[in-house]
Amino acid sequence: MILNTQDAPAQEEHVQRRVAQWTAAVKASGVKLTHQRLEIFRELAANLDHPDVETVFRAVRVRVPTVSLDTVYRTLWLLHELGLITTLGPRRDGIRFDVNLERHHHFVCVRCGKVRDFVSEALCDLPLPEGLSGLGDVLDARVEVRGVCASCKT
Amino acid sequence: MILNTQDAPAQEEHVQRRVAQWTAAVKASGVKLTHQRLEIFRELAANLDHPDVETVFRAVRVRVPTVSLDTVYRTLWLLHELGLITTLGPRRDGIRFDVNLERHHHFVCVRCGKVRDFVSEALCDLPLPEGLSGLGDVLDARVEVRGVCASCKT
DNA sequence: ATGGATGCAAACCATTTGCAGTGTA
DNA sequence: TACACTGCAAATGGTTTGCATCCAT
Repeated sequence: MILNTQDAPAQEEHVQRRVAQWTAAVKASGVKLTHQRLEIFRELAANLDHPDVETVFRAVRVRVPTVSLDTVYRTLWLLHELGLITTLGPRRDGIRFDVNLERHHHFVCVRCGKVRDFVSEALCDLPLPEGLSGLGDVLDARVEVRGVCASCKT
Repeated sequence: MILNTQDAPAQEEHVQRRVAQWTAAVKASGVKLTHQRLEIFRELAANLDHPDVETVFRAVRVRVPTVSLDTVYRTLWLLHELGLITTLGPRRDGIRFDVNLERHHHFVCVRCGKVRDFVSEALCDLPLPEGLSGLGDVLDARVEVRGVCASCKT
């Protein structure tokens, strides 16, 4: 198992590459590349965590004190629309509960947010890597399949 | 692969069992069993989807017109605290973005909500069941390991 | 020059909380 | 009867939007 803790030079290279990729994609899609956006890209690319908007905002504000929270929101959703970043979990509209405590998995529709359960022999006992216990005590593991559901395809 | 579409009698039995289990657990933990709670239990147990609070609220209100939204919230969190239901995805405080588009997996701390990435040879190519394509077009699959992270253990 | 992007403030919406009245144990 | 629970309404906090101004192209 490999965690996302790489050495500094490799990190820096990754950051450069991501920023370059995003910059190119933004230009290609015909939207403007403002210096606020560039700074947000830099901050995001360097962040291997899974930051929320507030976190990115605070970090960017250090170098661009006038940046506003809504610009950060708009920029992140822009990258998301271009397929350059994803969000964690199903679409955020409200908290969703799961009544089923048995081992099962989820098919999440990235368009409408619906979640369907499925179970599978093959996925019953996932081979979790050894090193995982270094991160903490494992309670449970599920597969999250992301895709477009049948009714959204039409 | 088996979906959660069972025949009606089996369903009804499941619902009964869940309500009975929750009722017992609630009594055992010393909290009161009000008729609002009981109706919410019934509604939830019958719902194999992954309802949000509003959905449960609207359904319960048909039979208990005076029920309030915050009671539904409080009841669902009660069940959650007792470990009888779970929530989807990481804790919902804000939207979280994921910059890494390569195939990777998540360790989610159920206590603090932090998410760490990990990759694994063994989990690289998950054996997704055939029947899954019936649910929709699969884009991507990740393992979501839930647990308590190292710093929350202390 | 011009249309998209920004920043501000206000709107919005899901969720939580304080409190007085109510019902369970 | 006592104390937890409910319902109401108000507060909260994250997210979005309208609009005048600004800036990348």
